[in-house]
Parts: sequence; C-alpha cells; structure tokens
Amino acid sequence: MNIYNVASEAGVSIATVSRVLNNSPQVSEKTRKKVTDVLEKYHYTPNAIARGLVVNSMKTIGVLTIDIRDLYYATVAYTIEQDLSKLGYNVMLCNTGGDAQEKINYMKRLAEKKVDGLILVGSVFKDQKLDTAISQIAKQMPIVMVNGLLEAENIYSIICDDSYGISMGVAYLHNKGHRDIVYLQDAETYSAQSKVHGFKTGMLKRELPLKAHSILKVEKGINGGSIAVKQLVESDYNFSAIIAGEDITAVGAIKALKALHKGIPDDVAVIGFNNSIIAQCCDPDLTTVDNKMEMTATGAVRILNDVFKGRNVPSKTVITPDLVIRTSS
Amino acid sequence: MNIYNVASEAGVSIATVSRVLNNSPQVSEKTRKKVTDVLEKYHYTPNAIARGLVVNSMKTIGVLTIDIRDLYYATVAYTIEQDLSKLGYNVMLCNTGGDAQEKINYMKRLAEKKVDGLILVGSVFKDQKLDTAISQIAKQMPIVMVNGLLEAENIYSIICDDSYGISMGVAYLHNKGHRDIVYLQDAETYSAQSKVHGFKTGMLKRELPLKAHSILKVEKGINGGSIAVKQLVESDYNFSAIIAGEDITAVGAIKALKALHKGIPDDVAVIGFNNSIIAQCCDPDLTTVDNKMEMTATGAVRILNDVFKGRNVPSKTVITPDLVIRTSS
DNA sequence: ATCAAAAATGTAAGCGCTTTCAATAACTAT
DNA sequence: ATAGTTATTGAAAGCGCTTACATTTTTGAT
Repeated sequence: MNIYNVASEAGVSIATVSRVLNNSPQVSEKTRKKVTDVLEKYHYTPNAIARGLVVNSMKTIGVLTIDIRDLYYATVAYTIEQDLSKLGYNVMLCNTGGDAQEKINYMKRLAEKKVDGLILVGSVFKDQKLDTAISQIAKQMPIVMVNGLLEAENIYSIICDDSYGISMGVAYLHNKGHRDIVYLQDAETYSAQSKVHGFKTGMLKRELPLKAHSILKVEKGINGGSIAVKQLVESDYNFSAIIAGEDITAVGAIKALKALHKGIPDDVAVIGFNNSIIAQCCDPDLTTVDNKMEMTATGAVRILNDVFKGRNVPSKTVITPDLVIRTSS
Repeated sequence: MNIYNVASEAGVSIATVSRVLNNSPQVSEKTRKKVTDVLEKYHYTPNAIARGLVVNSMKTIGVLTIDIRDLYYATVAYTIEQDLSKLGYNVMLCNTGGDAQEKINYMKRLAEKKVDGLILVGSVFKDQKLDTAISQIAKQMPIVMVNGLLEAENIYSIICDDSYGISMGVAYLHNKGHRDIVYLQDAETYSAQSKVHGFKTGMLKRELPLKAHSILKVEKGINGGSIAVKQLVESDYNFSAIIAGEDITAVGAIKALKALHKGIPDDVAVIGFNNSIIAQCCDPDLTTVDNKMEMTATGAVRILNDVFKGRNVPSKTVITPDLVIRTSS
C-alpha cells in the first residue's frame, strides 16, 4: 500500500494525499475526509525512507556512548532519548567501548544513514586520528560532544566542570582536617583527566602534600577500588581520605576498608563521583560529586535543536557540579 | 556528491559505480580502481536512504525497553546492540517507561522508518490494545519479545524461566530451615507475574505457609525494599527470609534490616534477582538469581537473524536461570 | 581471421515520497 | 453574468540509489 494506491482509491492525486499526510492546511475538509477514510481503511503506513530521501532527513540522531551498562552513560542516553523523542527524533544508540577506531566506524555508518546529528558522550583524551575523523563528519551534520572537547566547525561541547567538582571534594576534606588524600583514577577519558587536574590544583592550592601515591591509577569497577585500598594499606601508606573518580570505585574502596576493619568516615573518609544510585545503596551512604547528568543531557539536546533551528549556539557550554554530602565523609 | 558525479568523473556509468560500492565481482580491476580513486578523492559517502528505498531495508532494528537506566535493560540492550552491530545492523533505542500507549507510538514511528525488525524487552502483563497493536505491526516485520509472551504470526519469544528462578530461591531457603518467607514484588510485568507464580508454587510444593503478607507489593527501587521491611517489622510479622524481585529491592531491604539491627543472614536471609553488579556492591554480598541477561539478549538477536535468513525458528525459547549463592542467605 | 561464449559495461525503469508550478474550481464584488 | 481573486487540486520532476535486461567488449577455440 503506497501513496498511489491511496490516491486512486480516494479518487485524488498523490499530491493531495501527501498534503493530507503532512497536515497541509490547503486541502478542503471534504477531500481530506475522503483520503483519511482510505488511509484508515487500509492501515496505511507512510514510508519514512521515501520521505527521507526527498527531504534529506530521517529525523534520527546518533548517540555514541562508551558503554550503556555504566549508569552514567545510561542516564545521559536515557535523558537524551526522552528529550529527542519529544522533538520527534529517534535515537540510534552505539556502544563504542571507548575505542577510537570503533567510534570512527560507527560514525561512518551513521553518516551513511544520514542521521540529522550526532551526540558523542564521553571521549578518549586526544586521539589525533579520531579528532580528524570527527571534524570530517561534522561537515555533514552538527556534532555535540558531551564531556569532550574539540574545537572545530559545526562541533559543540557541553561539559561538566569535573575539575571543579573534585576540587570541591578536596576543599571539603581539608576543612574537615584531612591532609593526606588519595585520588583514585579509573579512566583516561577527557573527564578523567579533568578530574585529576582538579585534584592536583585543589591540593596545591591548599598546600597539601602531593606524593607519588597520591594519585593511583586503578581498574574501572568495584574491584579497582578494593585493590587500590589493599595496596595502600599493605604499603603502609599514610592516608586519611580517598576521592574516587567514580562512585563504583568508591564503593569498592569502602568494601576493602570495611574488610580491613577501618571505620568510615572516622579512620578514612571516602568521596565518590557521579551521585549515582549506588551512592545511596552502599553503607555508609556515599558523599559524592553530582555532575548533573540529566542537565548535561538535556543541554546537549537543546544545543542540537538550536542548531537545527538556525539559532546562535556557543561552541562551549559549562555545567557546574555540586558536592552532595552524606555519611562517608 | 552523488553516484552520478562519481560516475562522470570516473568516466563510467552509475551502474558500474554501484557495483564497485557493493563489491560486485563482475567489474574489472582496471575500472574498479578508476572508481575507487574518485571515491576516495571526494570522500564519497553513499546515501543509505536512497539505497534503503530501493532494497526496502535500512539495516536497522528497533529495541524497545522500559528504562535503560535499569541495569537489567541496559545489559540486555548493550548485548543486543553489540551483537547486531557485528551483523551490520544499527539499533534504534526507545524507552517506553512501561506505558502501553507510549509503546504503541514508538512502534508506529519505527514501522514508518521501516526498521527490519523489533525487539521488545520486558512487557506489561496483558494489555489487549497493546497486544493487538503488536500483532498488527508484526505483519510488517518480525518481532522478538524478550521476557514477554504473545502468540501470533511473525512474533517470537525468548524467556527466562523466572518462575523457576524464584522457586529455586524458595527451595534453597527451605533447605536452610526457613519457613516464613516473604516475597517482595516490585512490578507488574510479565516477568514480575512469573516470579510471583514461582514463589507461590514453590511455597505450596514445600507446604510452606502462604499468608496475607507473604507477598508484598512494593515500589520499584531501593526505597521500596526499605519501606517493605519497616512495615513488616512494625506489624510484628514473623519472617526469617526475604526474596525480592530485583537486586535493588533486596539491597533496600538489607539496608532497612541493618538499620533495625537485624543480622544478615542470621536473623533474616535475603535473596535478590538479576545477579546485577549491585549484588556484589552491597554488604553482605547478595545471594541472587542469575537470569542470564547476556544469553537472553544474544538469543534474541540470533532469532531475528535466523528469521531474516529464512531459517526455521521456534516461536518460544526458554532460558533456565541459576541461583548464585553468596553471603546474604 | 571467425564465431560463440563469457565477461564487462551501460541503459533505463522504478523504489515512494515531496514540492514547484500550472490548472481548475469556488468565491467575491461589481 | 463577469472579471478578478483566492482556495483547491493535479502533473511532473526529482531525491540517489539498485537491478533486470540490453549492449558492447574480451576471450578462446577453431
């Protein structure tokens, strides 16, 4: 059943059917009814591919995340999808696993499918080949980078000031009397680098000691946090507080500390990052940096829509995080 | 830049360009090179919409979940996406929030966009209007229901035997000497109903008491579990074990039990469901039913692919869950 | 060199829609 | 009634590609 069949059945031209389908006002009530009757009778479904070919848009946005199983990406992707849906767009979701080549492959496939825009959530810190590819793709459609930065034509960034978030954590701990603070880094993304930066500047600003073990690179996930704590304790490293780059890592640390009979927050204070649901699941409740995932996602969609609408959009938008104080610190 | 430009630049016909693009063997090496040179020179990107219009396929699958922020759906969606990507398909992800009308709206939009198939993850238990709509859509493309059941033409189901999973939990607790077991139900989906069924039959089979408070409907999320425990304790209800329909609900229950100074598992044993990451985050580790999310997702993709390939596919596939025993029971 | 068969290439129709522009129908005021 | 408007409708081109079929070129055996 296509527009021709509908047209002949209703005794009108295909142009008229098209007008009815697109709610054009320039069609009389009488013929409109004739057409809609046929439409309903045959459960006609318009072919968006054919439409897309003409108007050169499929009303679809590509969203690239590292891994949707990570609650942070899930929350961002969820919010993006819901917001876009309200604007009439569907989302093509891709899990790149943080691999640059994989990301490029996905982008190319989405470019062929003529998505109207791209939202890249989370980015590996500086990969020249990837940056070149992204800039290239941006010639075909607008790109919004969420917590990633790339200054180029038709590319817009929305970033949570993670650096500031961590430095707030440092400040809070310092005010509570802590001096020996350890930071657990669990990734190499733009965000992760930014957090490390915030830790360093926060420590330096308050003249707190920045030693060899002050920043520990750990594996992502609950185990990473646990292993780090065990290492620290076994090496007799002196510390009274831990800040982790992700809540889940903080939870791992708490787990290990409890196993070693350390009191939290009395022996060691712990701060996480993301303000995800697990921050409320663990015992004690986790103090954490709220990086405003929903706000960031909503902002990304707004930016994209503004670009579509031809509005003027700043190439960089910054979101300020909050420190959520609970019992772990 | 389209296929005509490439053709004239390379001095061949568009048919030949098309053949090169599709790796057709019936083109000489000499002309192939002429064409690929032009392709690369202009960074030509084929237009998948135009291609899609001709071949009537966009190599895209629609995936409908309740809420991707829920780790269960995230894991299933992730696995589906990765598997489909290997087969050359992209995924349109939709969060329906469990609302039937919303689901219908999404399905209609995806049908217009001519997705090659649909995977519905999780389903509300029996909604006549929804079932009718799904059956209608199935006339246009194959549909795979994950943990949902609807017997109709071109609809395939893959289901984890949740009922059996819960009954394993009951059996395990009974063998440990428990008699007064409470089940916390946190949804009305097909799965949720199936779990309740498993609880009832498990209890009856072992002649354990099934009382008014044996099955408690709770709100989804960590709070639901906590509130339920508080109610039980305040009403002096006698119970020694809890089975929750989701890990997160079990975590909430544990939290409340600890706040009330109940020992786990000594005073009250707790069992969750899903074997999600939070089952390992909480203290103590959560005994839980592993419902084989990855296996289910992979199965769903295999079914869809088999249908595309014209292979014979059973209309119902069942996955058997495992009981993962940890320290909470 | 000659012809049949095989390989390579080209022609053109068509996928289902939107949209411009022209044509017709329906009003309005004389 | 009549011309001038305005509201409706239709004809046809074209979006960028695939593919059946026709045509041309190449190959190989005589």
